[in-house]
Amino acid sequence: MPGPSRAVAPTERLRDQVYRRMREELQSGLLEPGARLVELQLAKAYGVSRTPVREVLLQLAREGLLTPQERGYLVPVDTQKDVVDRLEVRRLLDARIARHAALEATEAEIATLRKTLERQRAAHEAGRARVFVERNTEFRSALREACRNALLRRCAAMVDDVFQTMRGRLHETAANRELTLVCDGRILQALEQRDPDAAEAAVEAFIDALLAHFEADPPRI
Amino acid sequence: MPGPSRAVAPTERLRDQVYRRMREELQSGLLEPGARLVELQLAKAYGVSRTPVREVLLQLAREGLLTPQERGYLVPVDTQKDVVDRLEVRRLLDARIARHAALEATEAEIATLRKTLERQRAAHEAGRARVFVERNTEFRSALREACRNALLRRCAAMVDDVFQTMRGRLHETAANRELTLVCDGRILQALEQRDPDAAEAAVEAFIDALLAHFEADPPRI
DNA sequence: GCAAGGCATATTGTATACAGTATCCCGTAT
DNA sequence: ATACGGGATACTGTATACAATATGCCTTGC
Repeated sequence: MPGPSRAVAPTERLRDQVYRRMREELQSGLLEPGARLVELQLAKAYGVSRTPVREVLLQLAREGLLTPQERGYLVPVDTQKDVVDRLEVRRLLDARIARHAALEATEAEIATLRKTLERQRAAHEAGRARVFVERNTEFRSALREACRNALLRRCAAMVDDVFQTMRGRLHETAANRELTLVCDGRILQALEQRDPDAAEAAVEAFIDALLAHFEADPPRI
Repeated sequence: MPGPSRAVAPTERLRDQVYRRMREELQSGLLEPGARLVELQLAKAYGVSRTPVREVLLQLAREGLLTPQERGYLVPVDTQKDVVDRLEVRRLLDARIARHAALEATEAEIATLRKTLERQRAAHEAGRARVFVERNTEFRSALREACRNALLRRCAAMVDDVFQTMRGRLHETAANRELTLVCDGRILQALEQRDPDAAEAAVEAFIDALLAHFEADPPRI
């Protein structure tokens, strides 16, 4: 009886490896905003041919994580307005996602969210900012999965992606991690109570808090 | 003094030509839902090598216009739920776009919208369904351009893309064209009056009408 | 010294070659 | 007849070769 899927990946595609690595490097700032990306340089750096690199660049540009140029791509430089614009879209989409999740999540999905939130809390209390961000990303991903509208999920995922770099910087400070944790707790609570209005409100309150934070203390861009 | 951009494209990239052509064929139904897409077949059909085809397939899959498989891609088959889900997202995003446009559109942009709407009307009165859809797409694109939130624009564009096939079928009947025309008129009117609430309401009313239409008369999928 | 033109170079776009792997069909054995 | 095995085939993933083009530097002329 063959399993529903192979136990181990039959060597992950180079394209996917490069994709993950570039995502990480974009997020960590190793690829600096404003930097110009050249296919052959990246290919040599990653030890692969231009082909997978090229496909990844195309994809990242399509996702808004790179800025396409006449010739090649740039790592985008975010303006203050970009930040606020993203928060506006997140407020719109994530609130709806939360509403769906409150109505549609299975008990198993809620249990997973609970567990992920617990891990987030553990990372926070251990002061491990990097791990916290990872767990938070997992939480958000799990929340999306609990929504049954595929297109909404895709849009929210796209927005989440472009937000990822910022998320790293935001959670460097313990106070911001605390804020995220409390808000995620409220969202989860709303799901547990199957209260869509509360879920939506929790997300909106969270984003509003972030907006207030950014206005009070504009991040160095 | 060199112009801001070259007058003519220095031979459009094959990738872009293939992209446009596949978009058209997906929209027109020439590439039938459920069909399996094979790189070499498409390459031969378009008279190019696998390279540009491959890149286009990757891109279309990323945009949700193709369904990625273990091996290759499928033209997606829409379910009734897909249709309703899309309308939900459009209701959310387009309403916000319209709000922005009411507040942020330049007079020139509003003038363009007026002109495009007039062309739409002309196509409708001439009974040219295909042209109507084209003009309608232009109208919607112009409306998005009047919004200054780049991420919101991108999300809305993505949703619009996956809606495109349906748009063709929807506007085959004169009654539906009439509905679209009236609603677009209301949206434009709201922009002219710089009334964001009215703009938002106009979009929502339009989508609600579409939803009611679909529930009364589920399209053959 | 500065401008214009041309050549070397860097970089992308496209085609093709090659390798690995899943898939399908057919033959054979029970 | 059916199930199993094996080999041909079809297709994708990756590398590389080749062509076209923009870019920048250097030279030369004024």
